[in-house]
Amino acid sequence: MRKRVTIYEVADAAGVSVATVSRALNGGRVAPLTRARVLRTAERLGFSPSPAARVLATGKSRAIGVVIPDATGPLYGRMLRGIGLELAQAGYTYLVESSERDPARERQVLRDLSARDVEALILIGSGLGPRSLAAMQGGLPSLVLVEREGADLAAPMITIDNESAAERATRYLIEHGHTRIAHIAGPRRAGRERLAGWRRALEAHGLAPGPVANGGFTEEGGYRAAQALLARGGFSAVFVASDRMALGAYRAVREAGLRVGADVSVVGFDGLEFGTYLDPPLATLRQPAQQLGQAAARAALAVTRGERPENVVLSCELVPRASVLEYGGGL
Amino acid sequence: MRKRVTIYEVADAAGVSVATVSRALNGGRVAPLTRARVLRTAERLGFSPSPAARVLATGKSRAIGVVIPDATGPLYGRMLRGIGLELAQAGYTYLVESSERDPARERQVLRDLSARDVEALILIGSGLGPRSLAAMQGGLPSLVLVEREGADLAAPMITIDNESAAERATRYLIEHGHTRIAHIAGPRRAGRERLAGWRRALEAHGLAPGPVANGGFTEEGGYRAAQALLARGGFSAVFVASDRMALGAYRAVREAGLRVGADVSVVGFDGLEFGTYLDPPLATLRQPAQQLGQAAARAALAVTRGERPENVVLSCELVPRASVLEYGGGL
DNA sequence: TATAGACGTGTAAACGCTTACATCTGGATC
DNA sequence: GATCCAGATGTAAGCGTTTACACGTCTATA
Repeated sequence: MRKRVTIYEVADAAGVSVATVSRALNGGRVAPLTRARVLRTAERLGFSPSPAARVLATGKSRAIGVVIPDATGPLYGRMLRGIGLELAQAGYTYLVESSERDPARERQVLRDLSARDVEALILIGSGLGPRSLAAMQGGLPSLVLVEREGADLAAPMITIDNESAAERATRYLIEHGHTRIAHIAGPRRAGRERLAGWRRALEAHGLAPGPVANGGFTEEGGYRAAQALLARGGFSAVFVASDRMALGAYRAVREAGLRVGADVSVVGFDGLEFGTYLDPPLATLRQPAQQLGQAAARAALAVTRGERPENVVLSCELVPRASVLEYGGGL
Repeated sequence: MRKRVTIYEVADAAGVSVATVSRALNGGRVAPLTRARVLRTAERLGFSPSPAARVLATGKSRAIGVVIPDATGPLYGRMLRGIGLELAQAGYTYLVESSERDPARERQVLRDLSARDVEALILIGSGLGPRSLAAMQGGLPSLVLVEREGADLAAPMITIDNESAAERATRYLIEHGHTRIAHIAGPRRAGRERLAGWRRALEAHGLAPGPVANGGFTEEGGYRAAQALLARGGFSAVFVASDRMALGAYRAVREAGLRVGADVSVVGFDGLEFGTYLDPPLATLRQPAQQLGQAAARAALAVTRGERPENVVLSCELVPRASVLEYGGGL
């Protein structure tokens, strides 16, 4: 372990007191010449202040905790990048922990993180419900919620505009001549809002809602839901509430002897990479993952300053692809 | 900010001195009854020791720094999970930073991380070369290198057995009757070793090496390399040194009016998720990402204990898929 | 019965910063 | 020329732990 250069050695070498060194380093009032000399000395000695000592003295750890549901989720990497970039600018870092979608583990992770001197906690995606959170909240640092339920938690929420995005997706299908549009839905708030957007688009165009099936946001669920819908028929396009479910739907369509695009148009949600490689490539709504992260980080920083930041709602971008074709009178 | 319960309050409440509380908490010698009373009191008051104070007093931060090349890379999430799981068991956490494949930024990130009291640094994937690292090493905590060059750096290295894996991949093609096998190669150590494995497999079966083209580990590079190979011809199968390049190769094959599998068998490397969704699904060698992470974490922990851990070499698993078919006399 | 450990506990000094307060200097003001 | 005040610097008290050392108290041994 490399030996630490302390502020005392810098003070000695520069011929001033430690207080002056500290002030020179942190922008306190110091005579310009003294400051220059101190900085030069610090540089020469390779001084870098001990974060631990600083935390102890100031009570500010300059660290934010982040909880994600799943370390391998493709969107979380982008969110973390957004968080990291934004925090770095303010001289903050973050600690990530993954709940692996296990409530017990999430509780553990929350406790763990708050025992580690983080100034705020960013909670991403689904996990413990608002009630469990509220119960723990006393022992936790301030929260920032990203795409997560928690209306009455008095915590800033960063979300995407699921309803508008879903409406846009559905409108995209309508613009391609489809009038009978089914929906494969997902659970929780995100699922409900996407369903609402689908419905709103149809109403706005005077169309009757097509059949709906629930897919639980999993590939297998999407497969089953699509099978159920195909068995009933009565639609030429389907808006699927997640790309992962759309994957299952592709399989069901193929197994039914039909072709995605030509026979059934499909639009997904999330904008995951694999959609590009499907045959045909999957039209979808891209989540602004990195921006979500940035917004969350900004909110977290505001919270540490004692502010009460606004909620943020970001919108998704439509990615048109060949899984949606002009309605040709099939089905 | 929640008020801290300090060790003094616990000591008072339990009627002992702070030294005893500390010992009771950390497994020093304390009378069993006293220990029980202290623990109960601590629990009741919701005491949790200040990490900063602890770090300051002990000089151990219980944190490891991790540098990855790219926050959104699909393998890194898995590695981080492995690292996190392993470290958590030892009561450690980690700080991640991404270099975004920019040398200047990587230097910055290294400095930043080492200024943050990490006890060791795990460097994942390509980045600063051994010489630049060696130059900085004086100012850095001990390193652990994962899939990265750095022979003479006196740091434990965690790698995969690229050569054996590449040999396995090539053998897989040979087992399917292919005798003229091309290679799309990548740069750096990983690229060289995979090339060597390909060559070794061919030699072992008395086959002449087919044509080789370089793809730079990018999709576009893979595309170009495949185009070049197809222009020359003379092979019925190709071992591509990364899935990402294989993606480009697929495109080139398709544009040449051929079919992957039927006309040209392809096997990739890495085991990325999207390979499943290609048409046909891409046979590949799966990297043991999570295990790499675990091994790296174990090595890092050993290093903090002053040990000098062994290098670790992990092997990849062949994932057979339909991009490789029995040689049928085509091409 | 004296005595050497062994064991349990307490006292106080670090660890490396920040910062309130005190001190000193040198004009500016009357 | 005395008085103030502002600006620069120093002194020292925390921040919340760990831990070396000192100090009893017992029990086992001679």
